[in-house]
Amino acid sequence: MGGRREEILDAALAIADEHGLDAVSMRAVAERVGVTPMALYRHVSDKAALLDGIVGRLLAALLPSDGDRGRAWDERLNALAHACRAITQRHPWAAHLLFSRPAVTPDAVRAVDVIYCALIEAGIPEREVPRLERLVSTFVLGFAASEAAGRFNPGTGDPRSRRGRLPDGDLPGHSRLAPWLNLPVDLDAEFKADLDDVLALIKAAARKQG
Amino acid sequence: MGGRREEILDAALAIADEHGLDAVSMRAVAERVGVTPMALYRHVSDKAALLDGIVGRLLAALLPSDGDRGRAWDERLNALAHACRAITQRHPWAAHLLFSRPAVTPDAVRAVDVIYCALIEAGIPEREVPRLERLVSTFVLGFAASEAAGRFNPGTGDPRSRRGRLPDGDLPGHSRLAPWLNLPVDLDAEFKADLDDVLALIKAAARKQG
DNA sequence: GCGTATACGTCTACACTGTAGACCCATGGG
DNA sequence: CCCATGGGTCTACAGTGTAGACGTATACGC
Repeated sequence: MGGRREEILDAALAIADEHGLDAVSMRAVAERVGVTPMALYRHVSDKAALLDGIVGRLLAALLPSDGDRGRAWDERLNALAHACRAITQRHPWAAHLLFSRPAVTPDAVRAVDVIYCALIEAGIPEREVPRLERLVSTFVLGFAASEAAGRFNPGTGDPRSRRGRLPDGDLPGHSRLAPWLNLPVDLDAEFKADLDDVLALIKAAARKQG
Repeated sequence: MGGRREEILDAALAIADEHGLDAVSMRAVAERVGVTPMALYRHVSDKAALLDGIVGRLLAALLPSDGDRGRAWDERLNALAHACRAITQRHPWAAHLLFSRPAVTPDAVRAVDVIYCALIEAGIPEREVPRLERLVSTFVLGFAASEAAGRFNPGTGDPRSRRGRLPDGDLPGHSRLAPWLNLPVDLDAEFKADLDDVLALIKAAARKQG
């Protein structure tokens, strides 16, 4: 009955969603499961392992794009990217975990494979496929992490992130763009536009040496 | 005499370089400065503020590309990107800090401005400049963070990151690319190639609506 | 000169963290 | 019957960030 492990991961995930990642302590998880903190260690070797477990959960949710098998390669990449962002929107605390944890669970490898196949189908020379896979996954994860951490919304969230109003004389770019700055950004549209650009990049790479 | 604050940041940075970010505790920093833990709070409001302070230090090191003022826009972007990666190579623990901390110190804003100016000079329509700035900074930071966290070198570092050798039947992409996988990646060359592709993306965006 | 305010430092204490180690008990198999 | 094994509990330890009270030395107004 390994169901206890799943129950633990459920609890950890719920706590993270409700009170943030910092609130995920062994004691908190244990209390939620209705058990003593030390009991967790019978099912999870470490706290690190516990965190690995929950990123595993999230990665599993990334895959089930099973209906997409017939679609074109660029649509499949788009779907995967949007799935990834959907996850980090639902679980903002998870973004930086996806980055730091090497995350070589079977599901993660499967996700990478989806990208590999798409790139091959796009006509990328095989030698270049791994590099471009890293490029697009880096961008998608980076976007997701930036959004989750509030890097795209300076001024929102942390109060210390109010721009220090330094003399605009030092900032030719900012003063030139003043009309467009400070108006709200539509991150949905931006992510879509960025993905379009990245897909165009891929197509260009395929043309260069196909 | 605000020199004490700098001394504290120096100590914190040294500890992080020598023993990793987790070793940066208030007590450790205090001991290195030769003072009681609580004395730090006279110069630094929080541990969070202390971390903000050291990312400020790193960002300051990002800027002094003062000799590049005459160069072409793409060379300036390249220089900035390489400077960023150089920092996270020297201080791998800092990569994810650069991501998560909104980091709206004056120096950070100045760095953004450098990118703004380069994009304007590249002929990007002003409306699109902020988006593309976020795109390139996201990619550069993402690459740096991935490299620092070992995401690009599965198998190295954490022992748990040995791929789970799951049946290759499920992984058409991997088995197709087998010859190219598992041979060492030259991340210097990869970063250069990626930047070339991103710059090409920018040039394409400039052409589309210049 | 004196008195006082302010900057800096120390000490103690508190609530928390992850987790090692010993102990306990119920279940199931020889 | 006995014992091993899986799961749970309790205690304890070293370490974390930091609030609050206390001390002291320097600088400044009178």
